[in-house]
Amino acid sequence: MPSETSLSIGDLARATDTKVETSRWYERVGVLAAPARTSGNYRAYGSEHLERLSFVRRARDLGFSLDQVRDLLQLADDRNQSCDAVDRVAREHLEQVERKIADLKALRHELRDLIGQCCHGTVAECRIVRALAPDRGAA
Amino acid sequence: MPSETSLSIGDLARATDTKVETSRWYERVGVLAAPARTSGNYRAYGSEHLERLSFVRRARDLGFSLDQVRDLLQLADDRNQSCDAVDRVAREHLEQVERKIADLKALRHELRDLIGQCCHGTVAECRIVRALAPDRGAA
DNA sequence: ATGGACCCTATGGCCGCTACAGGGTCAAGA
DNA sequence: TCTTGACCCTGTAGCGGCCATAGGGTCCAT
Repeated sequence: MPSETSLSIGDLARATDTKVETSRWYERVGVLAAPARTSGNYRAYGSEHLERLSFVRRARDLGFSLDQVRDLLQLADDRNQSCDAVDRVAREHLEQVERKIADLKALRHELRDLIGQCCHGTVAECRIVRALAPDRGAA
Repeated sequence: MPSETSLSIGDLARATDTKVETSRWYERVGVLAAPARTSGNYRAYGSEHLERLSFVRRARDLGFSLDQVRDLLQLADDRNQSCDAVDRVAREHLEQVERKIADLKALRHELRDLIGQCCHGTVAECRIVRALAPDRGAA
């Protein structure tokens, strides 16, 4: 009984805070199913698309890659299986995030060192410039 | 008096731990000057290129964008000017890094919450999946 | 009938490379 | 001298994840 809401791509965009082009892109790369078309060839989305796109956006906001999102969607569709696989994807992503944080902290440390050495003279004697050119390096 | 070392692009690559294609790319986008050519049209780099490329690589390792690297190079070349401008570029970058760290920490927090809720049942009742689909949301 | 808001497809751009394909060059060994 | 193989050249396409055009078509209100 399709008393379904029919949403244009613009409606969908507003409802999910997504650009119109992004929905089309998601359709192309297979994270959002191609919807029915109107007689004028407009995309006509139903509530299932709205849910789907919201899911995708939320996952993207959480930093999951589109590949991971595809995995999560597939997993989420198989309602009877154990959610351990979902948990695994999330944990894997958490690990990536943690690695990135660690990397950035190391970076921050180096940058702070660098900046701390700047004595505000001329470039010729600038420690930052020297530190970047490794032969006249840290010596 | 050019008793200069003449390096092939491969030599340069080995010396700076850079891919051959990357040097060519840097030349295209103007962070590495086009070197002289041999009779066989091979690139012949001098020590100035080696220094330059090392600088670029080090700056990139520190997460500076190519635009920022271009700025730094230009600043580093004008040896008489105050190095405040260099300092500014570095500080700006440090701020970007700090913002990114903060964002990733917030993300980590959300992910940890999410994962903590997984009760290892079936997908149908998986909290992670529910949290991602915002209508049946956190309620 | 007309205007303007919307929609369509196709294509190119962003960043910072990387990886081909399809050639040319060069030095060492047989 | 010829051949092999390592190197080099240019040009183009691809990655992820979209965003922004160009050049059209559609729909609805006036």
